[in-house]
Amino acid sequence: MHTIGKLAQFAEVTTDTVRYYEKEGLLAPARKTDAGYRLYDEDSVRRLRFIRQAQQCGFSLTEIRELLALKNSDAACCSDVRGVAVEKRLQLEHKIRALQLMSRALTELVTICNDESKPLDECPILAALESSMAKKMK
Amino acid sequence: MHTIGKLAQFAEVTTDTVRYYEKEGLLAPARKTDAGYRLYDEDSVRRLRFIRQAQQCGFSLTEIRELLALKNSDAACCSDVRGVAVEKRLQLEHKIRALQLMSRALTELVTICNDESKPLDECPILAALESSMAKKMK
DNA sequence: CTTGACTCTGGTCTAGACTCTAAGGTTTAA
DNA sequence: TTAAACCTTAGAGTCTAGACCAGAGTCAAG
Repeated sequence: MHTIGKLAQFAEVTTDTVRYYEKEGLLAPARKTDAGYRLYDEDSVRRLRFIRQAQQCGFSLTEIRELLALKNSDAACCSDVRGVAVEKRLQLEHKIRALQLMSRALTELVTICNDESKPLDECPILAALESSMAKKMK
Repeated sequence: MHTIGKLAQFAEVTTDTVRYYEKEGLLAPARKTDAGYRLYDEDSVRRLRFIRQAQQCGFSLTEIRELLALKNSDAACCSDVRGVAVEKRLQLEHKIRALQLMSRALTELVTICNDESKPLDECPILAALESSMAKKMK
């Protein structure tokens, strides 16, 4: 059994974060000592690892709570989980495309700037950001 | 000279947004009427357009404030602006790669799940999220 | 002169994921 | 025994980029 500090250290989070997850209904201690100290078992460790890794995969805490609920439900089956993953992947792809558009807009701005230490009133980047050019890039 | 409503309409933002930008030190009205109404000139219009388009390029309002400061500084030159743009592009590319890793992790998870309506205790996605596998994908 | 559209200030509220503070109780090692 | 290091709770604060609201003042049209 681990105290909250040990658990937090394992998972490289703060104790505040662990308590926050508990408040959010994501992670409960296995039990408490008489003094009220939280004690966690290996299941808790796995669960916390699950939460962090799902976050790494782009899931919000709300979505993770849903995944965890799915996990505990008898009715749900593997393909339900698969559906959630597929949906999340679509969202990620969408976001990636948006960021790529931004990045390309910046590339274009940087390209038209020929870096000759011009004074700022001739800076083509600032000019482009002021004109309606960026609208086209959307 | 335009009232705040006209300016907001031009830029397709709300008047609240314009006042918010003012509070944040990004956009001040050219002057005010005796009644305290904000009046904006063409410079304001350009500046607001600048702000919105920089946002489209992924700059935060804080970064935009810095860009605007650069713009008003005598010492800065065009290549300074270029540097900021290049830096921002790097950040965007970094974020894109992170999201792509997440997306690929999910793809992999979905692929190993063969969708045969297995019970959840055999779901490979949940298993993978619990193990340290996702760490490798980072 | 009134009605409706507009604007003002100052304030609160939102989401998401923490982060910190205060004031105290517990455990452990020297 | 005492000091450090840990833990507890409850609650407030942080950040971003605004949205929304109330109550009051202003302006233009009819």
